[in-house]
Amino acid sequence: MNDSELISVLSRRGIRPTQQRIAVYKYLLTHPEHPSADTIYRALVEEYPVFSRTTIYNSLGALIEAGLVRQVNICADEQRFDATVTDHGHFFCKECGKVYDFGFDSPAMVSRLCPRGFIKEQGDVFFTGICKHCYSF
Amino acid sequence: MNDSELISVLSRRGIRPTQQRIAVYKYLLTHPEHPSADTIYRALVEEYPVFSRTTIYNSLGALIEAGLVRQVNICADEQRFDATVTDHGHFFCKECGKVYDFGFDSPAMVSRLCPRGFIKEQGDVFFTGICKHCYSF
DNA sequence: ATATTTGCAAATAATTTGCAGTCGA
DNA sequence: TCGACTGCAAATTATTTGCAAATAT
Repeated sequence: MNDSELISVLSRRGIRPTQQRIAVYKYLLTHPEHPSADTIYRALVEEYPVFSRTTIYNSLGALIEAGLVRQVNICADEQRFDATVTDHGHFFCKECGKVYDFGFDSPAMVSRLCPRGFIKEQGDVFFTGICKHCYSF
Repeated sequence: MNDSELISVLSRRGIRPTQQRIAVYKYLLTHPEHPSADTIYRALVEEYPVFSRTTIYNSLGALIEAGLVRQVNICADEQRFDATVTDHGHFFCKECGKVYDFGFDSPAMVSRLCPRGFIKEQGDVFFTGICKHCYSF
């Protein structure tokens, strides 16, 4: 996605396409490893020396409100963010600390877990354990 | 579960059954609504005037290590705790803020979602939305 | 033009840490 | 007794807030 496409995406969602929001959204799109607010901040100050932490939080808030970004409660100590908003699972490896995304063979399976009468808006499946690569050792 | 049963449960798990740990564990067992560390603290200082927040965190840590308590990433701003350690789902209602527990029709279903080659230790299914009761209005 | 957004510094809130005193086996 | 546990106060860390200056439509 190039910048003008990003601008129109944000506009269509009803939020002003400021440089900062575009930068944050672009960073999330190109870094699917679920960065924290601080990770995004550190990466973006490099590129745009004037960039504050407040703005990262503001931008993430706006993007979440617009439905373009998801907040994932993966870590106990900090929030992680994800530009993939369709239902998918997360696997957190205790060994290497990485967060892996995985799809579902049948997406309906997850919805079927939701109790009757409850209106599901967002569904998360989250595993903790040892990942494929760390287990090999 | 009475106190002497609790003492033997903690002992068998290899942690010292101190009064504070027993009180915290008992509180979690009798309050399945996933209290936060602060909620537990406020409830327990009433009963045992000398009880510090540090001890809540220490006790929770020990209980988690012993496999008797689970930490649930339900809220963005604080950790919640749960004495049910078997796999089960959580539903967070945006309207009333309550967290509902629910079982799975077939527990194997959740494990089947875990990607091949990854060793699952803990599995969480978490839904956000509107609960049965709030939806009625 | 003007309402929204940014960015700084200070505030808040959850959790952790250092350490002296206490408790449990 | 002795090492593990508690509790206080201070430290740390993620996130939020107030407000003046900058920016987008």
